[in-house]
Amino acid sequence: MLPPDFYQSPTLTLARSLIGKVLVRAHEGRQLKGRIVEVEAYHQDGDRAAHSYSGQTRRNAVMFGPPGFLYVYFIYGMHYCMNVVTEEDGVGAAVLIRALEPLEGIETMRALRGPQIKTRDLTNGPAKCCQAFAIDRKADGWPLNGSQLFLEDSEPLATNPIGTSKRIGITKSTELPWRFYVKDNIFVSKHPQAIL
DNA sequence: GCTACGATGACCT
DNA sequence: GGTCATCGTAGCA
Repeated sequence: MLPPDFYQSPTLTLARSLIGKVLVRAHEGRQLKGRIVEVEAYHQDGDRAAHSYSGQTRRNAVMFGPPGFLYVYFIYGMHYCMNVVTEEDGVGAAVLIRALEPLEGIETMRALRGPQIKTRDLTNGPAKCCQAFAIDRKADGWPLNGSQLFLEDSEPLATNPIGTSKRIGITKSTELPWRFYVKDNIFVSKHPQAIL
């Protein structure tokens, strides 16, 4: 199966539309907020880097469920990463949240990440986002419009257009231009060659 | 049952 | 630039 069309796939459209949205986490009586500034798309069709590429398992089951839910997985023996499920029931696809711009609850994020962590290092990476937002295995399957986690409507990006590049940290299907980020935003995790 | 490895991050030079 | 901590998962026997 070939990868889906770049401009018509719901997953790729949603990946781009998530850029600039504000993620809100209610944690122990406080609100944590961060603007999404970097994401990557993963899809069962033609994307050998996707966890869903080889079919449904217990770990990736949420990816194959309905859209609008959180898929959280454990990686490298110590980190969690969070994704937004993007396609209809039965299709395994999701968007990885790779970086956030901290907006509110920064001291709580620092308490979760480490007291000496600089603000710009709190959430500039997928596992950092999970740690700063207190997201772990328990959040696998959470709705994205629930009481503990939701997306807030936000102003469209005034300046800073969206950049596109290859994805980071994978060894398969590396050619797919499925990473999206806010150009010139200091909270973006890394800066590979821009494509568009 | 066994084993290789990964959608990472922290720390070092 | 490089090293490595650490373990769940998937694939295979």
